[in-house]
Amino acid sequence: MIKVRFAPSPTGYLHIGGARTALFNWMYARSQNGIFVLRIEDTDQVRSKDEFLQEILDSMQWLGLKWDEFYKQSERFDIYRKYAKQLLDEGKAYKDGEAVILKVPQKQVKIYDLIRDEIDVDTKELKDQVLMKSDGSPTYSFACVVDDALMEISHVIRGEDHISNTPKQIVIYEALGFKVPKFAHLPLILDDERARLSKRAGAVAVTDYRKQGFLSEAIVNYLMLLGWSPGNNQEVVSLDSAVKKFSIKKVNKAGAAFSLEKLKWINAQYLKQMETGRLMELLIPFLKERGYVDGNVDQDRLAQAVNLYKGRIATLVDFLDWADYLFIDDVQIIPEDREKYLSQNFSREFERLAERLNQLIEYNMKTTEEAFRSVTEELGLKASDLVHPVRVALTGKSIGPGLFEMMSVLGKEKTVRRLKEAFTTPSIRREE
RNA sequence: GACCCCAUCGUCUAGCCUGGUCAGGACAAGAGCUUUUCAAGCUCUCGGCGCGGGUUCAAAUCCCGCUGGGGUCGCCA
Repeated sequence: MIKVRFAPSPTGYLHIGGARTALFNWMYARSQNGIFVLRIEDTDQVRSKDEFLQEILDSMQWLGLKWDEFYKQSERFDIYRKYAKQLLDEGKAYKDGEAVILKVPQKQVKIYDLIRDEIDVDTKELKDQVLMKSDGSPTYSFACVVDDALMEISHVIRGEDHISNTPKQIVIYEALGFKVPKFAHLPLILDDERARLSKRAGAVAVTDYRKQGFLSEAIVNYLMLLGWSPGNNQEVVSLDSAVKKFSIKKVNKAGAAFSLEKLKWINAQYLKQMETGRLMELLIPFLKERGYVDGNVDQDRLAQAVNLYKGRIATLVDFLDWADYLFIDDVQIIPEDREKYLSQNFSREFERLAERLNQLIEYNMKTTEEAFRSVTEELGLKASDLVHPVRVALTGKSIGPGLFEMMSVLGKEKTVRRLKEAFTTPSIRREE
């Protein structure tokens, strides 16, 4: 029976590297019909915080990585104490004050690693290992080994940074008479400078990406591509189909640099394919937080707005930024765009267009375009002469979807008002 | 520094195990198309097997060395 575990320490938020480790463990378990254990390594009572634990559980769930078994090391101190005593009684460990220290025998140890094959290490490089600290709590390696053995973990899948403490742990397994599991050390996720990903490189917590409007599917998809490939030149892959193809042996050995650009691209792919209704649900909390909508959301209008931008946003937050003009009363015009498109006074043309639009009985994409074209023709202008200034006046931006689609979603009343007010003092704020 | 791991376009990777198909794809970049804008879409282009030795008829692929990068050296996890 295959059994794996993800063992985060609640001393910080779940970060992107941890999430990838969890994901590979989870995929391996699912692909082998095995069991996925979540074990909280909270032996450091000072640094462990409940807030972080909650956040880790929340992020795991958000990512869709459900666990089959759950443990907390802080509830298992008696067990570690028992095994420490056993080693003491057997003379394999000794005391230094209150601490219990393992005598490390000199020998060659072999790590069997699914990704890197065999790794040989001479334990003469190792000092005797502290198992129980003076304060009565177990060290990481000791608790880890005892738990992995007792929980019958068959494969320890973790970051490459753990390779060097694997020999120490093997020595502990052997002292305890436990079966040594197989290992798989994943390549590390690196930053732009090819150093270990750290806070300095920007967002590193899963929560941060969530707040920035990334989808869990996209994050999971991107993370699985770091060090592994589903083959057939596929990149946008669902977790389900990835599980079917997953092989731990096909995981790369070299570290992989994290690319925010590519994550954004994948996120955009998911956003494009997403059903409008679901996208609306995801967007509503963001819209509320920014005060763009209140309790009762106009579903039809929101659906129109979402469809307008669905194909061109990379994150949920992008939607708020691009479509803000649909939700607020006063458009904020980007200064450079005002300079470029509204420095010429179009008040006469805008007024005429506003009047024409205001007379429309049916106000939609088609009728606004007809009205627009007839006005420009009467004025002896090309449509494009007025398209850009109007777009800026209505949305505050020089780029966006088709003008008439936007006018239609914006609605007659706001469109007309913004056209009429475009050349009046922008500092005057109005009540709706 | 010691020990360990690693090495294909700028980045993520396929190919390596079981040597022989112009080293394939994606992101980014550049060019063009579309056009009412582009941050969307489509098309094209640019760009890589770190170096040196072997083995072989033949090496990205196997072996050795070098160089380079990373990780670990806590009573943190």
